[in-house]
Amino acid sequence: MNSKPMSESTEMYLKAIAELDDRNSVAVARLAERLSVTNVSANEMVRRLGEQGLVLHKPYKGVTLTKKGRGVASNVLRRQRLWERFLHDHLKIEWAQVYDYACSLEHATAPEVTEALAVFLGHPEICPRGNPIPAEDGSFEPLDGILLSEVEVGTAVRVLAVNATATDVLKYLQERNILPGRELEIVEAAPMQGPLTLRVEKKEVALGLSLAKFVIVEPI
Amino acid sequence: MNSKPMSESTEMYLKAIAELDDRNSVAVARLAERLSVTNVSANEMVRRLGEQGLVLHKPYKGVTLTKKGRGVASNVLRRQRLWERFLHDHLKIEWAQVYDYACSLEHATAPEVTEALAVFLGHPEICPRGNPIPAEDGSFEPLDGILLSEVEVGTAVRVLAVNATATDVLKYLQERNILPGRELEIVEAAPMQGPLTLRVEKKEVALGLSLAKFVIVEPI
DNA sequence: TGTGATAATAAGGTTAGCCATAACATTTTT
DNA sequence: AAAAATGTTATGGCTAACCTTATTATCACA
Ligand SMILES: [Mn+2]
Ligand SMILES: [Mn+2]
Ligand SMILES: [Mn+2]
Ligand SMILES: [Mn+2]
Repeated sequence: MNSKPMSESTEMYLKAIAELDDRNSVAVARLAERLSVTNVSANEMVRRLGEQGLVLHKPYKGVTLTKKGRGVASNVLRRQRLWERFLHDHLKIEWAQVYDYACSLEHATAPEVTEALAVFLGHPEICPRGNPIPAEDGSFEPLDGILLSEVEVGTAVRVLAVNATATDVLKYLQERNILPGRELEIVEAAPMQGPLTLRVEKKEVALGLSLAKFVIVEPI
Repeated sequence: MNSKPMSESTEMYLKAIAELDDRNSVAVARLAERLSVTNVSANEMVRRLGEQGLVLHKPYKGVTLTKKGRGVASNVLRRQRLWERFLHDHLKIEWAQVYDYACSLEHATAPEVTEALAVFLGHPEICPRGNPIPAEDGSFEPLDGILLSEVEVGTAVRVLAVNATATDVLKYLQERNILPGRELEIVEAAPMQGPLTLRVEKKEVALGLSLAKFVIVEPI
């Protein structure tokens, strides 16, 4: 049917929408930000995607993926996260860099290669950053966790996933041991959008609130 | 120094030149043919590559890689052939399709990933098609074999490499067991550019002369 | 309810790689 | 040496994604 190959740009826009908010709508300006593109360019591209039936844009209300668009996005995420696993587990590439390298490979990966890779890896369910890997049909179980930025002081939590994508942010979190599987406790929350103080691996670290929004945790 | 990333198109032109004739020069029309592009387009691109110091174009005499251009081409070939190994040996993808899939991945592969892949694969020296994999510094030992199309009737030879890249050609050769490592004998050569008759694995097969030019062999 | 912030459009440009068609130059063949 | 084949260049066009600057529409809140 509709299986003409999508451009890298198209795939990245759709993936970005899915990553920013899978269920609700995403402001075009957020998309522009994430993709390092001007608002005007993002608007143009969103119009094109709309014409192809991949997104729905309600002006002033944001963009949403259509069924078709969500399908493509899931598939890109599948390729991306499978490659993340390969790069991390088999090529021993550093955790913080894996996203970036996988983000190039994802666009150069045919369906047959994707599925062969999944078999090779043993059908993993989550990527090194803790996010679920969509199945071939696009389905996946969303994480049920909360943002670290929303947790109350005194709570002990376990990190489920890190949703950042920029290498420098990932590196920053890695250096502070804020990684999937680690346990931590919120020691203090400074007022006025101030940083959190966390106890991680018996050390105290400060973490800005905007960074804490990248971290998904569950109470333990 | 000069390590701005090359476009996919640039990499493909340089690789095509290297594949068509590594040492001598290549007619721009052959390049156009290989890349499925018009002569005019290939000429334009060759001009651009010349301006960047990647090739030298002597009008009516063909294009040659400069030192810089050959460096890039070797590197693309390294990535390509390492991916071929991975796809074939680890993902179990069919021999005839591996070139094509690797040809997409090669452009999406950062140096660190390339080297990690080489380590993972155990620094292989040849790709599944029998061609040498250039080292990180671009060096490699050229095959010393002859074209199957040049072999005299009655000679027994071993296939060293298959230089085709199109999937349908590779599939055709694979079906006839003309694969690296196989031994075969030239039974007959029809006159007037006619087909060869070969004995392969105890069966006789006919092979057109133009296809025989893709096959590199050594006498045994 | 108005005003300032935010979002969208309009208009005009750029670049890389492609295309076709036509003119011109060189090489190869007869 | 002329004709045919092949290669090159000149022109003019196209598309996808980008850009800037200016204008207009809508939303949010004081
Ligand atoms: Mn990407
Ligand atoms: Mn390629
Ligand atoms: Mn315009
Ligand atoms: Mn032009």
